[in-house]
Amino acid sequence: MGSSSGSEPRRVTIHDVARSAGVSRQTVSRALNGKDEIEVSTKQRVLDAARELGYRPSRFARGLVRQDTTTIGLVVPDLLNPFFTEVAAAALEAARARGWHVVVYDTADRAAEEIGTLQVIGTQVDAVVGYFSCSEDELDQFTRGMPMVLIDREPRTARFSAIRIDGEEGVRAAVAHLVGRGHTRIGMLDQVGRAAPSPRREWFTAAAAAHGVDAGLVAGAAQSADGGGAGLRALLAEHPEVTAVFTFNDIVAVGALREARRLGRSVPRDLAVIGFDGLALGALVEPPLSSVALDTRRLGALAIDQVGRLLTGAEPLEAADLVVRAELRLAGSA
Amino acid sequence: MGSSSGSEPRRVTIHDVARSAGVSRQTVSRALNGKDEIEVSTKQRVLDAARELGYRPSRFARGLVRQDTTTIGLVVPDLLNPFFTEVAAAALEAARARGWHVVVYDTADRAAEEIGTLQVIGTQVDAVVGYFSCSEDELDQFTRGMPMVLIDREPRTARFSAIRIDGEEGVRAAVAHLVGRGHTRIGMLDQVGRAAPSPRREWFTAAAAAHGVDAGLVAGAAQSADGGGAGLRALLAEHPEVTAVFTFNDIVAVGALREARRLGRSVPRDLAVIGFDGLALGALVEPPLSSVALDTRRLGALAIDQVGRLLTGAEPLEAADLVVRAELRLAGSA
DNA sequence: CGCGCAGCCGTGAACGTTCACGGGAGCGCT
DNA sequence: AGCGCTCCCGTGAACGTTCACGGCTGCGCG
Repeated sequence: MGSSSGSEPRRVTIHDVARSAGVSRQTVSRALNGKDEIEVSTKQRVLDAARELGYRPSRFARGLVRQDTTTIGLVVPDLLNPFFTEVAAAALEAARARGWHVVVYDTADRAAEEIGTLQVIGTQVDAVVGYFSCSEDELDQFTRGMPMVLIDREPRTARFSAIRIDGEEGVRAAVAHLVGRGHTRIGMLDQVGRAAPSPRREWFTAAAAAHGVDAGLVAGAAQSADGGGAGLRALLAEHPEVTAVFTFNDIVAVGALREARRLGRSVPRDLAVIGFDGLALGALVEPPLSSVALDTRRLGALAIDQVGRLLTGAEPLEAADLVVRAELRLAGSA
Repeated sequence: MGSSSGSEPRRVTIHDVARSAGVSRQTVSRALNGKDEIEVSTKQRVLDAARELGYRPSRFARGLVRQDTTTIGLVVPDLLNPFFTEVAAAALEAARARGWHVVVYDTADRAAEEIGTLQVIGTQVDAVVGYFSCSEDELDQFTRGMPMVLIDREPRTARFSAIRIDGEEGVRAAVAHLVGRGHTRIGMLDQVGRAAPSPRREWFTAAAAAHGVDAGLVAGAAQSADGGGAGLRALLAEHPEVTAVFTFNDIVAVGALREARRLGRSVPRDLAVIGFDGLALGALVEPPLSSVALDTRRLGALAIDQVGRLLTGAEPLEAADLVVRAELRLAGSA
């Protein structure tokens, strides 16, 4: 019962078209791929036959014989986070410029999803670029010999290439700016749930130390606006003296901004806020968000460029060139 | 001259692994794919040999013989617009649940890119879902017989399936709400640059007429926050009496919100704003954005579901089921 | 002893396309 | 007439993998 109609309807192949048009496979191939060495009338006849039969070439058969289609996998923790969206958009654009295809995977910020993803991805793409939090061993195990470019992560081995995000100077400038405005109690909303302290935290700590202010006013925050709000609440509960806050990223900062408003704290008068990432979103909120800004466009393009070099066997970029530096961009919030 | 090392290093095939391990192709295949009918020690030997040689199976050869890997193409006008990002994320998730792969293409909101995209996509995916503005003829010409699901577009022929966005009721509720608050001069910021008036504009016109208010207070706006700002400025310049505005989408609304602030108009006291889409972004701005909200998650899932049915030959969903209804969600801005 | 069976492995074939090559028809020229 | 060239077109082979089948061993059992 039901509606599926009996035996599988065998795929329409190039043979069928050839037979229908009364020519050979090769002639069909010529017609379809726009080669010459074919008469116009013949070409038209083949094209008509192909349309008639609803023929579409098998990408597998084609890919098998010509090695020219490359597909790269892009893995992001959360597409709904605008930062990753910006990076993805940049990567997409860079890939399109090279005629490559990009399949996107969202790991929902869970390490388990990462290896699950790698498992299926491993056999479906020619190279991988993206964000990973799982161990290098796991990473290697499921990508065996595939070119890989990690973003915002320092690999221990030469097995992986990586794009480094360097915010040291930018964060120092941010802290300097806050200190210059008279702030001495500067808090931070750091990423929560990671084992090691984040590099951004370390940059903050170093910068605070350099300016002689306390670097211990830290609370954790989940990677979301709500997380930022909750984080700010927690931070202020524990350290009411805080007058300025640096956040792990802009999403968290925007949440903090909103929470400050709810708490009746005027920004930047009662509380200065500086985020990290420099998202376009920052210009939409009130007051506009100051941020240690990253060139996401360059980040995505760089990743694609490097993965391309690994793929084609060209000279890969040096680690020194694989860096995206963040710089302070001031707006109304600090 | 340069660094590329002479002749192409022939690909490592299953034969090489077989020879190296002293077994047959089939045994290698068994080992790699985790089938049984193979001795443990043999399996290990094969696995070692494979790793040793850096072997990775060809997805083309594999795909050719087993028909089980399906890839669908997702085409969006602008990944940086959070609305499309939300849809994309939902589609990605739905596809992953089925074990399908999704390659994403960004057409940069240009019709020329659309057919360029279709051209390359046509031979690389099994089905397409997405947003298109080009003609159905062009659409058909480059997708010839491929299952297609169009989003937010009413196809004239049965060649295409489509997900309809129905905001009629939601927009009517929005206008009703504004009228109930005493607004009689309600403007709209419509999409600009399209030939025909947008359905959202028509819903607005009908709703305004139903409530006996002028529906002619309309200005165009580009699809961005800046566009929304400029649009509001233009609208108020021409119709200073406007006290409320409905926008084509939330991005435009957020831009209008910002512009209102700059113009010294307090929202919602001096100017009420209601957007369309119901983005998460709306909750981040001040005041929070009222919006005729769409369930983007359902939208993406629905599209994938339908394309899956077309692909597998299952009973496709009726047009009546392929609808996402928008409903008014009130917040602070109106 | 012979038979059957389970466990392990190998051999052709097939998937659908493009590439390299070869061949026939038609035409112009010597 | 004969040669050569251009224009079309077709034939085997190859791409790298899995599937279907068949074969060989060794063991248990009647």
